[in-house]
Amino acid sequence: MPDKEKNQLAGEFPFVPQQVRAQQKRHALIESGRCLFIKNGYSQTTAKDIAANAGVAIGTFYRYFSDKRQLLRSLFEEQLEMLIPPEPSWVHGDPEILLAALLEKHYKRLDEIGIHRVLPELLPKDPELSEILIEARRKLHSKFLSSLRQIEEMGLTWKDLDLDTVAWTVLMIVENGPQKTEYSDNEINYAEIAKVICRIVFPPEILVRLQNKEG
Amino acid sequence: MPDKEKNQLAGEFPFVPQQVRAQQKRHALIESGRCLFIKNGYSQTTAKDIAANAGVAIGTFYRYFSDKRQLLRSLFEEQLEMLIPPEPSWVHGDPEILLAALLEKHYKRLDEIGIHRVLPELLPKDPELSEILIEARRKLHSKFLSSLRQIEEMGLTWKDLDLDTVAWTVLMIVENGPQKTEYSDNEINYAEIAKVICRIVFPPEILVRLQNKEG
Amino acid sequence: MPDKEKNQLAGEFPFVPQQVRAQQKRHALIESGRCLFIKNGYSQTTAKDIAANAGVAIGTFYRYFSDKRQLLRSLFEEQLEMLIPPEPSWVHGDPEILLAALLEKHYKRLDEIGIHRVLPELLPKDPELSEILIEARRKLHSKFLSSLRQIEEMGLTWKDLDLDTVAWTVLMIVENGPQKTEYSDNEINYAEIAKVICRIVFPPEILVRLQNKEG
Amino acid sequence: MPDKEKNQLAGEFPFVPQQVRAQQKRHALIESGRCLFIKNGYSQTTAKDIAANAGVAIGTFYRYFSDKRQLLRSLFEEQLEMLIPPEPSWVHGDPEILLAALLEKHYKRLDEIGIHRVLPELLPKDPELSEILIEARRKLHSKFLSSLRQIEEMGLTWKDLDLDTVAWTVLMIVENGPQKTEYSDNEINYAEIAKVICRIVFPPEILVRLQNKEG
DNA sequence: CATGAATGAGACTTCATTCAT
DNA sequence: TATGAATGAAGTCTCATTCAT
Repeated sequence: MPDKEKNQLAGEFPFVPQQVRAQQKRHALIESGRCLFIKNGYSQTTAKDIAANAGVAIGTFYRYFSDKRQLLRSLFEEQLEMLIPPEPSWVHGDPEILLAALLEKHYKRLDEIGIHRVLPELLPKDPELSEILIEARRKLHSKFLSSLRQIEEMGLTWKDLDLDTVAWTVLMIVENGPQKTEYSDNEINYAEIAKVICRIVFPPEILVRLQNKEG
Repeated sequence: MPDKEKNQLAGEFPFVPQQVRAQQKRHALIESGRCLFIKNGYSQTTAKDIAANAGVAIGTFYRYFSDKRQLLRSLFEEQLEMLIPPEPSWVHGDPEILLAALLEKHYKRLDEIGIHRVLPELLPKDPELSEILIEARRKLHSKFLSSLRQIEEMGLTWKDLDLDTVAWTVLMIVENGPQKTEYSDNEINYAEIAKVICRIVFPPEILVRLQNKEG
Repeated sequence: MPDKEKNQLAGEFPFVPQQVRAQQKRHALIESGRCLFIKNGYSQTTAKDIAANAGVAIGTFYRYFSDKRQLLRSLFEEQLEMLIPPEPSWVHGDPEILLAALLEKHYKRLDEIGIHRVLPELLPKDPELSEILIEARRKLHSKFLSSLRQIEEMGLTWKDLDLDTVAWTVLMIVENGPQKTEYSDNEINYAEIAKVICRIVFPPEILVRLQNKEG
Repeated sequence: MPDKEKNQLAGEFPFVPQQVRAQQKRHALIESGRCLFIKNGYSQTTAKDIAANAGVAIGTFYRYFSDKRQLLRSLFEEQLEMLIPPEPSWVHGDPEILLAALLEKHYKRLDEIGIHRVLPELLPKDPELSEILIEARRKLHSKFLSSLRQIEEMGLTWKDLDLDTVAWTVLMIVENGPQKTEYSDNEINYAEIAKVICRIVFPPEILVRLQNKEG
């Protein structure tokens, strides 16, 4: 079941150090776990499944991970930053266009990775994970908020909206978008969502100005 | 464990019908399930836990439900409509105030019931349940959309936003609000959220007009 | 669920004494047990099934029988003699015809009653029952043997066969016949079996004599 | 619990292949099942019993068998042919002696194996098994019948008996013998049974001829 | 007496984890 | 180091039996 590499060139030295192999195996396991968690859910997936799917024996699984949960944590650590929506730069181009592009990229990436789908199942089971996630969210919110504050100081935002709430709303949209596209029969339209977000952030006349400046 | 009723009318006939007791027990089980699902997650909760928590034997659980999943379904059927956000009436009062009140009521109710928290865990496991939920969401989206179309015809909405997307955005906010309050250290502020929603729906001058008309 | 009798003539006195009713219920239960045991096997049949099939509540079952096994014993006690093959009278008519008639009657009766089919399942579980059965068989064997001895003294049997073994063989045929008819595609033929039995018991010339005497 | 082999050849390589051990454990389970089924009956025996009796944990049982029934099937597949009575060769020696020897060997083997005792309990529960058995019986009957037909053509059988019924009768005796020895207090006497069978098959004068020819 | 809800022991089965090879 | 057989705790579910109504 092992032995799939090391036959690429003739005469090869024992050039692939064991740590690399080990890392590869570890990775194969994580990847296998990711697929199965997404496909069948976390608790529906057994350690044996993960090992089999990675092409190793169950014993090997336990050599690399203390248990299923730890594999999951590793999965997260590896990919957490992929989950984090990028912070938009509001003033270096047409915000609507920038946002639409960012949204599309982010949603697509989330869908590729897919782990966000198992999160809800896990939070009650794993307070530590939960902690990590909440922390990540809090940071994200701070970053959003401070970037909004910057453009507020430039007088670009609505005067009558609470920026904290604006940041929260935008995050809500950005985070939950891809899971909740079954509402309408229409395809999700990134440009339209971008418009809505811009409306929450900028008064229309400001937006026009920004669009003209850079367009 | 038994003995909780039989004090309804004077005379004390042997009249407490069996069905009443049975229904009460069934209810105790559902309630017990609800609590434990919310507290520990669905797959973390065993049938035995639910029975014990309801103060009955495991056999009793299986008298009323074929299994854990069926209990969950019953729970849903009983409370699905409680989960559905109410449809706001946009033009019979200050929309911001109306919305804030609705939001507060809805969020509080969701938090009391709490099942929405297990939903994401369940959807991959129970396609039937998933179906029900998606359907409910679709209907809700339609209702929102058509109510927005009405006020659009009255010329009250932004001309440049796609109403379908607006409806989607509002639902996103309304549905996910209570779960995601860990972002900021501030308390969730219904009035501010209401303002943001109103901004997405109404141009400011329209909103002012609506507020003055009824205020 | 009860109340099915006592409406036969007008003005009727409370004339059906309880014991009769009780006996009827008891009987209904035994009968119900018999059917279900035969259809589904003993251990496949639950006390609840038996009660339901008899149209009474499970509590009633336990009023009449201490448990399933006791019901079975009662069933046996009631019907044991029906299971016992009749002892043929060898010399009062054509033995082949007499035997064929007896066999047919016996096999048919066994099939109607049907309990012989659950016996094998029960013997390991219920040594007491087992005891009863072995005893019944032993008696039957004795009866057969002594009846064979009588005709032996009249010089009607083979001289070179051990009568004990002859009796054993005949019982083997008589007892197992109806269960083992799947061997051949042909219908079971009582007359032919009777002939075989007669061949074991009587030398042909004796048989002819007996047939002529009475025919 | 482990350690029972590894002494086959000198040198003691780490050469006992896992499959051998596994097969041994599988066998231990089957054997354990056989004993318990015979002693306590099929439905009285639990998977746990079987595992414990084989000296392994319950999980090990389920590694080798999907459930109790499957173990039983394996047991059958392994030993079905042992259950099948051998076909006698009627004319190559004194039939009585040959038969007595065959009967003794067959009965003893049946008693050693013992599974025939659980058969009757199983047939109603397991139609598939039932099918296998009926088929085996039908084949056996055919074989018997055709061997009888052969000696019939040689003029060695009774003219007035139906060979189909003769075959059926012989099988009845051969199959049920060992279970039903409780009839009489005497030991079962193979020679006497053989005599009875011969009487059903051969007219006495033919038998004498056969005995003299080869004796 | 009849009822059937309630009980809980115990059977069945899965799976995370260990450990000898 | 890799393997996978073995383990047994823990969950699911059934059913004989009791007992309040």
